[in-house]
Amino acid sequence: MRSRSEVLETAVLGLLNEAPLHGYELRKRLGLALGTFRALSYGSLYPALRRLVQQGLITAVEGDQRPSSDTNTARNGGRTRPARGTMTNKPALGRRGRIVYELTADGKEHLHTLLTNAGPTAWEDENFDVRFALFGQTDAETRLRILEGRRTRLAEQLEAVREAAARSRNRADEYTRELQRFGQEKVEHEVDWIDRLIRAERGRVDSASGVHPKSPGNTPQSKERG
Amino acid sequence: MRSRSEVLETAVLGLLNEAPLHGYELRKRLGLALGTFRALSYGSLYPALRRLVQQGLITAVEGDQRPSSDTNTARNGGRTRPARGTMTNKPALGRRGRIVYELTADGKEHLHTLLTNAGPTAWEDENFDVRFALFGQTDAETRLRILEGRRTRLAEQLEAVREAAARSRNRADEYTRELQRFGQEKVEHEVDWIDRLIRAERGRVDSASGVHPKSPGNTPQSKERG
DNA sequence: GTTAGCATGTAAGGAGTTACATGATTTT
DNA sequence: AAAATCATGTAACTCCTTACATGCTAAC
Repeated sequence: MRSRSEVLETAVLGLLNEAPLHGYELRKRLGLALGTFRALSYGSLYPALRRLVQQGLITAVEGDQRPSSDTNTARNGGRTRPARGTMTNKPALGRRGRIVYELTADGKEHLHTLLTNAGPTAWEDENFDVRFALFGQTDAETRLRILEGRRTRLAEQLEAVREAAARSRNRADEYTRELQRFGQEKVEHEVDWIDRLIRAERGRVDSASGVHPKSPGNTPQSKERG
Repeated sequence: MRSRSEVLETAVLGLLNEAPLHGYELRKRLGLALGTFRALSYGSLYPALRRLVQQGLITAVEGDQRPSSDTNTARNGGRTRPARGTMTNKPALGRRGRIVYELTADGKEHLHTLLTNAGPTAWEDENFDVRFALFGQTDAETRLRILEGRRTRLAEQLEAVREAAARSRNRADEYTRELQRFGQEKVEHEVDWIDRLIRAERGRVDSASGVHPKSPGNTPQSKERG
């Protein structure tokens, strides 16, 4: 039961914790939030939603409910109302029987345990991006521990790449070496990024700890899960 | 039949074209050559080798043959011979019945068609690294076309990321924006890299075209597949 | 009136991993 | 004698995508 993917689960629960959404919209946001060009396919998303419903972590409600805001608001570039000849005065129900998903109490609790866990699963390659995207819902201590874990992981990778490059220095041709060099650069680039983030988080913690209470309203919204 | 993964197939054929190898060694090189820390599992490699044998692209020969050089040469950090108490005078047959794989004529031909193809499959994310790693066996014209294709692909991705960032600028929180920013940086970084490579290739072509025959021996080994 | 976008889903299959199974050889 | 490394392979399973199936609404 704990073998399930966890990353998709976390992403969905995290997004739904910000606002109830239907599947189609959820998929788009999943793409946007991660800077992923390649969005998740429906063939993955809908079965995942069904599983979450079965686990009692989310509820599925037929569209009448009308989701909090989006999909009808700011989509059509500036125009407030279509106002064309067809009967557009139908209320926001819209299109087809949308199914709006919302977190249950269990779901919120489960999300909280997921977001509080700062173990290897949080900073490995496949998981880190999603966990980072949900830092807004993660408490400051956990954020810092995940960043530090990620930093260590990257340092390990860096050493592995360097060692691999050294081992095959003579054997490898020009292009292979160039590829290794660039691979190394990428890791170094991410290390720099993480270092900046860690410094930023430390500064945040310091100012929140009462030394210089410059911007106290900057701390995350859900320290104890709202 | 053309639905098969192609990337693993290309990588294996490309490595075997440099030297006959057995599976265990092949796997290690696959990792090194790509700067990949995460090596391919045997559960993928051995079935792939079997498929290639069945297709007649490679031959499997029991270890007696003794592979061209490696695995016994430069592995144990400088020591030329073990020279310890156990009977080490056994010939290079070694360990267990290794199976050495070698390209057939068909395999060489097939590899050539794979390496000459400069279409989208060459510059997409999943394939580019392997294709680039085999540039030493690719002719100059194809190299340049692949790099240019990759460049265009990256430009598309860059636009997609920027658009995504713009679309969710207000909606997204601080961390999500930071993630998008870094994602964009990564693509920009790769664009710069590709641009450098393209310039380098162009310079190479120019000097090879007879204007300034500075280093004529620099051109690849297999323009017409040796 | 036809294309594009919204919306939900299923079935089949592809590409890979992990865990298992086996055994020789080398090093400690 | 134990542990690490070499070496090959299979079976089950995971996670994901593609292709299909359906139908409504908005825009051109």
